[in-house]
Amino acid sequence: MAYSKAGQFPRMDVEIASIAKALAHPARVMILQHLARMQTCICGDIVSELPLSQSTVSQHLRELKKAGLIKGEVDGPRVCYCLNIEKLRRANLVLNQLFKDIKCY
Amino acid sequence: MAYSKAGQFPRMDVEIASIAKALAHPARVMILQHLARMQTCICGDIVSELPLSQSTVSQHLRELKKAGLIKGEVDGPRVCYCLNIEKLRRANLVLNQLFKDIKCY
DNA sequence: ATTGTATATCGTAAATATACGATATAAATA
DNA sequence: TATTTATATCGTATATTTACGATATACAAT
Repeated sequence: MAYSKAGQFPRMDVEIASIAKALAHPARVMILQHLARMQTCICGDIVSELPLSQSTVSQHLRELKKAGLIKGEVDGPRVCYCLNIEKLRRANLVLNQLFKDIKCY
Repeated sequence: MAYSKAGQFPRMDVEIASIAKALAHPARVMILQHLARMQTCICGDIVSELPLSQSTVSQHLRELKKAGLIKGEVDGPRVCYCLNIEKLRRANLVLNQLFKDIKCY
Protein backbone atom coordinates (compact mmCIF):
# COMPACT_ATOMS: atom_id res chain seq x y z
CA MET A 1 0.00 0.00 0.00
CA ALA A 2 1.23 3.45 -0.73
CA TYR A 3 0.77 4.66 2.78
CA SER A 4 3.70 4.90 5.10
CA LYS A 5 1.94 5.67 8.35
CA ALA A 6 0.10 2.46 9.15
CA GLY A 7 1.43 2.52 12.72
CA GLN A 8 -0.21 5.84 13.41
CA PHE A 9 -3.76 4.63 12.88
CA PRO A 10 -5.92 2.60 15.27
CA ARG A 11 -5.35 -1.10 14.95
CA MET A 12 -9.00 -1.78 14.15
CA ASP A 13 -9.11 0.82 11.39
CA VAL A 14 -6.03 -0.73 9.83
CA GLU A 15 -7.74 -4.13 9.94
CA ILE A 16 -10.89 -2.76 8.34
CA ALA A 17 -8.87 -1.03 5.64
CA SER A 18 -6.87 -4.16 4.91
CA ILE A 19 -10.03 -6.24 4.50
CA ALA A 20 -11.64 -3.58 2.33
CA LYS A 21 -8.53 -3.39 0.20
CA ALA A 22 -8.76 -7.10 -0.54
CA LEU A 23 -12.36 -6.60 -1.72
CA ALA A 24 -11.49 -3.51 -3.73
CA HIS A 25 -11.26 -5.16 -7.13
CA PRO A 26 -14.18 -6.79 -8.98
CA ALA A 27 -11.97 -9.70 -10.02
CA ARG A 28 -11.32 -10.53 -6.39
CA VAL A 29 -15.00 -10.27 -5.53
CA MET A 30 -15.76 -12.66 -8.39
CA ILE A 31 -13.12 -15.07 -7.16
CA LEU A 32 -14.71 -15.21 -3.71
CA GLN A 33 -18.16 -15.78 -5.23
CA HIS A 34 -16.84 -18.51 -7.49
CA LEU A 35 -15.06 -20.28 -4.65
CA ALA A 36 -18.30 -20.16 -2.68
CA ARG A 37 -20.28 -21.78 -5.50
CA MET A 38 -17.79 -24.58 -6.10
CA GLN A 39 -17.27 -26.14 -2.71
CA THR A 40 -14.65 -28.28 -4.39
CA CYS A 41 -12.37 -25.32 -4.36
CA ILE A 42 -11.30 -25.45 -7.96
CA CYS A 43 -8.41 -23.35 -9.13
CA GLY A 44 -7.57 -23.18 -12.84
CA ASP A 45 -11.30 -22.82 -13.37
CA ILE A 46 -11.05 -19.39 -11.81
CA VAL A 47 -8.89 -18.26 -14.69
CA SER A 48 -11.50 -19.29 -17.25
CA GLU A 49 -14.19 -17.49 -15.24
CA LEU A 50 -12.41 -14.14 -15.46
CA PRO A 51 -11.55 -11.86 -18.36
CA LEU A 52 -7.94 -11.74 -17.25
CA SER A 53 -4.76 -13.61 -18.01
CA GLN A 54 -3.54 -16.50 -15.91
CA SER A 55 -0.72 -14.48 -14.40
CA THR A 56 -3.01 -11.62 -13.45
CA VAL A 57 -5.47 -13.99 -11.80
CA SER A 58 -2.58 -15.51 -9.92
CA GLN A 59 -1.70 -12.05 -8.61
CA HIS A 60 -5.25 -11.48 -7.41
CA LEU A 61 -5.22 -14.86 -5.70
CA ARG A 62 -2.05 -13.85 -3.93
CA GLU A 63 -3.71 -10.62 -2.73
CA LEU A 64 -6.64 -12.57 -1.33
CA LYS A 65 -4.30 -15.03 0.34
CA LYS A 66 -2.22 -12.19 1.79
CA ALA A 67 -5.37 -10.73 3.34
CA GLY A 68 -6.23 -14.20 4.68
CA LEU A 69 -9.59 -14.40 2.91
CA ILE A 70 -8.70 -17.57 1.01
CA LYS A 71 -6.44 -20.54 1.50
CA GLY A 72 -4.49 -22.43 -1.14
CA GLU A 73 -3.45 -26.06 -0.91
CA VAL A 74 -1.21 -27.92 -3.30
CA ASP A 75 -2.84 -31.02 -4.79
CA GLY A 76 -0.50 -32.66 -7.22
CA PRO A 77 0.27 -30.43 -10.14
CA ARG A 78 -2.58 -28.09 -9.28
CA VAL A 79 -3.50 -25.86 -6.37
CA CYS A 80 -6.89 -25.92 -4.73
CA TYR A 81 -8.15 -22.68 -3.34
CA CYS A 82 -10.97 -22.32 -0.91
CA LEU A 83 -12.54 -19.63 1.21
CA ASN A 84 -11.15 -19.03 4.67
CA ILE A 85 -14.52 -19.02 6.36
CA GLU A 86 -13.30 -17.86 9.75
CA LYS A 87 -11.50 -14.88 8.33
CA LEU A 88 -14.47 -14.01 6.12
CA ARG A 89 -16.78 -14.15 9.12
CA ARG A 90 -14.39 -11.85 10.91
CA ALA A 91 -14.44 -9.53 7.88
CA ASN A 92 -18.22 -9.45 7.93
CA LEU A 93 -18.20 -8.78 11.67
CA VAL A 94 -15.64 -6.02 11.47
CA LEU A 95 -17.39 -4.25 8.60
CA ASN A 96 -20.78 -4.52 10.31
CA GLN A 97 -19.22 -3.05 13.41
CA LEU A 98 -18.01 -0.11 11.35
CA PHE A 99 -21.47 0.54 9.95
CA LYS A 100 -22.89 0.18 13.43
CA ASP A 101 -20.36 2.68 14.79
CA ILE A 102 -21.28 5.19 12.15
CA LYS A 103 -24.97 4.39 12.61
CA CYS A 104 -25.62 3.24 9.07
CA TYR A 105 -27.25 -0.15 9.18
CA MET B 1 -7.95 2.63 -10.40
CA ALA B 2 -5.28 0.78 -12.25
CA TYR B 3 -7.66 -1.63 -13.90
CA SER B 4 -8.75 -1.15 -17.43
CA LYS B 5 -11.47 -3.76 -17.69
CA ALA B 6 -14.21 -2.44 -15.44
CA GLY B 7 -16.82 -3.01 -18.14
CA GLN B 8 -16.09 -6.70 -18.22
CA PHE B 9 -17.13 -7.39 -14.65
CA PRO B 10 -20.65 -7.72 -13.24
CA ARG B 11 -22.16 -4.38 -12.31
CA MET B 12 -22.71 -5.46 -8.71
CA ASP B 13 -19.13 -6.61 -8.27
CA VAL B 14 -17.90 -3.28 -9.59
CA GLU B 15 -20.13 -1.52 -7.06
CA ILE B 16 -18.86 -3.67 -4.21
CA ALA B 17 -15.27 -3.08 -5.25
CA SER B 18 -15.79 0.66 -5.50
CA ILE B 19 -17.27 0.85 -2.01
CA ALA B 20 -14.52 -1.36 -0.62
CA LYS B 21 -11.91 0.82 -2.26
CA ALA B 22 -13.25 3.87 -0.49
CA LEU B 23 -12.89 2.02 2.83
CA ALA B 24 -9.44 0.73 1.99
CA HIS B 25 -7.43 3.31 3.89
CA PRO B 26 -7.44 3.74 7.68
CA ALA B 27 -7.53 7.52 7.32
CA ARG B 28 -10.80 7.27 5.42
CA VAL B 29 -12.26 4.91 7.99
CA MET B 30 -11.29 7.37 10.70
CA ILE B 31 -12.91 10.20 8.80
CA LEU B 32 -16.21 8.32 8.62
CA GLN B 33 -16.07 7.54 12.33
CA HIS B 34 -15.27 11.14 13.19
CA LEU B 35 -18.11 12.47 11.03
CA ALA B 36 -20.46 10.06 12.78
CA ARG B 37 -19.41 11.29 16.23
CA MET B 38 -19.75 14.97 15.39
CA GLN B 39 -23.21 15.32 13.94
CA THR B 40 -22.29 18.94 13.28
CA CYS B 41 -20.27 17.72 10.37
CA ILE B 42 -17.08 19.60 11.14
CA CYS B 43 -14.34 19.80 8.57
CA GLY B 44 -11.01 21.37 9.52
CA ASP B 45 -11.29 19.35 12.72
CA ILE B 46 -10.77 16.26 10.64
CA VAL B 47 -7.30 17.44 9.76
CA SER B 48 -6.34 17.78 13.41
CA GLU B 49 -7.71 14.31 14.12
CA LEU B 50 -5.42 12.65 11.62
CA PRO B 51 -1.64 12.26 11.45
CA LEU B 52 -1.64 13.64 7.91
CA SER B 53 -1.20 17.00 6.26
CA GLN B 54 -4.13 19.20 5.30
CA SER B 55 -3.68 18.53 1.60
CA THR B 56 -3.53 14.79 2.09
CA VAL B 57 -6.68 14.82 4.20
CA SER B 58 -8.33 16.86 1.47
CA GLN B 59 -7.45 14.15 -1.01
CA HIS B 60 -8.97 11.46 1.20
CA LEU B 61 -12.12 13.56 1.55
CA ARG B 62 -12.31 13.79 -2.20
CA GLU B 63 -12.04 9.99 -2.49
CA LEU B 64 -14.89 9.55 -0.03
CA LYS B 65 -16.96 12.12 -1.88
CA LYS B 66 -16.21 10.44 -5.21
CA ALA B 67 -17.50 7.16 -3.80
CA GLY B 68 -20.57 9.01 -2.51
CA LEU B 69 -20.01 8.04 1.12
CA ILE B 70 -19.86 11.65 2.32
CA LYS B 71 -21.22 15.00 1.26
CA GLY B 72 -19.54 18.40 1.49
CA GLU B 73 -21.32 21.71 1.77
CA VAL B 74 -19.74 25.14 1.61
CA ASP B 75 -20.46 27.29 4.66
CA GLY B 76 -18.70 30.60 4.38
CA PRO B 77 -14.94 30.18 4.25
CA ARG B 78 -15.20 26.61 5.45
CA VAL B 79 -16.70 23.37 4.19
CA CYS B 80 -18.91 21.15 6.28
CA TYR B 81 -18.73 17.47 5.59
CA CYS B 82 -21.24 14.90 6.69
CA LEU B 83 -21.99 11.26 6.11
CA ASN B 84 -24.20 10.32 3.20
CA ILE B 85 -26.41 8.01 5.21
CA GLU B 86 -28.34 6.55 2.28
CA LYS B 87 -25.21 5.61 0.42
CA LEU B 88 -23.64 4.17 3.56
CA ARG B 89 -26.76 2.08 4.18
CA ARG B 90 -26.49 0.87 0.62
CA ALA B 91 -22.82 0.05 1.23
CA ASN B 92 -23.71 -1.97 4.30
CA LEU B 93 -26.45 -3.77 2.36
CA VAL B 94 -24.27 -4.58 -0.59
CA LEU B 95 -21.42 -5.89 1.54
CA ASN B 96 -23.77 -7.97 3.66
CA GLN B 97 -25.22 -9.40 0.48
CA LEU B 98 -21.71 -10.40 -0.59
CA PHE B 99 -21.05 -12.20 2.67
CA LYS B 100 -24.45 -13.85 2.41
CA ASP B 101 -23.69 -14.97 -1.15
CA ILE B 102 -20.48 -16.54 -0.05
CA LYS B 103 -22.15 -17.96 3.07
CA CYS B 104 -19.97 -16.16 5.58
CA TYR B 105 -22.19 -14.38 8.03
C1' DA C 1 -8.95 47.48 0.60
C1' DT C 2 -6.18 44.48 3.32
C1' DT C 3 -5.53 40.69 6.17
C1' DG C 4 -6.48 36.34 7.98
C1' DT C 5 -8.66 31.73 7.82
C1' DA C 6 -10.22 27.47 5.69
C1' DT C 7 -10.04 24.43 1.70
C1' DA C 8 -8.90 22.88 -2.59
C1' DT C 9 -5.77 22.23 -6.13
C1' DC C 10 -1.15 21.95 -8.37
C1' DG C 11 3.24 19.97 -8.84
C1' DT C 12 5.90 16.38 -7.64
C1' DA C 13 8.05 12.13 -5.67
C1' DA C 14 7.72 7.58 -4.28
C1' DA C 15 5.10 3.40 -3.51
C1' DT C 16 1.74 0.25 -5.00
C1' DA C 17 -1.57 -1.91 -8.15
C1' DT C 18 -2.97 -3.78 -12.49
C1' DA C 19 -2.03 -6.32 -16.47
C1' DC C 20 0.46 -9.10 -19.68
C1' DG C 21 3.82 -12.32 -21.90
C1' DA C 22 7.57 -15.18 -21.00
C1' DT C 23 9.71 -18.24 -18.14
C1' DA C 24 10.41 -21.21 -14.16
C1' DT C 25 8.73 -24.85 -11.17
C1' DA C 26 6.54 -28.95 -9.71
C1' DA C 27 4.06 -32.95 -10.32
C1' DA C 28 1.52 -36.42 -13.14
C1' DT C 29 1.70 -39.18 -17.21
C1' DA C 30 3.43 -41.28 -21.31
C1' DT D 1 13.35 -39.94 -18.70
C1' DA D 2 10.70 -36.83 -21.59
C1' DT D 3 6.45 -34.54 -21.97
C1' DT D 4 2.43 -32.45 -20.65
C1' DT D 5 -0.23 -29.75 -17.39
C1' DA D 6 -1.05 -26.36 -13.75
C1' DT D 7 0.55 -22.60 -11.28
C1' DA D 8 3.69 -19.20 -9.70
C1' DT D 9 7.04 -15.85 -10.49
C1' DC D 10 9.85 -12.52 -13.23
C1' DG D 11 10.29 -8.58 -15.98
C1' DT D 12 8.11 -4.80 -17.58
C1' DA D 13 4.87 -1.03 -18.80
C1' DT D 14 1.42 1.90 -17.28
C1' DA D 15 -1.97 3.75 -14.03
C1' DT D 16 -3.16 4.90 -9.55
C1' DT D 17 -2.44 6.01 -4.76
C1' DT D 18 -0.37 8.23 -1.05
C1' DA D 19 1.88 12.06 0.76
C1' DC D 20 3.72 16.62 1.10
C1' DG D 21 4.68 21.65 0.44
C1' DA D 22 3.39 25.53 -2.09
C1' DT D 23 -0.02 28.07 -4.11
C1' DA D 24 -4.62 29.49 -5.41
C1' DT D 25 -9.30 30.50 -4.08
C1' DA D 26 -13.08 32.13 -1.50
C1' DC D 27 -14.99 34.21 2.12
C1' DA D 28 -14.91 36.89 6.73
C1' DA D 29 -13.24 40.29 9.50
C1' DT D 30 -10.63 44.17 10.34
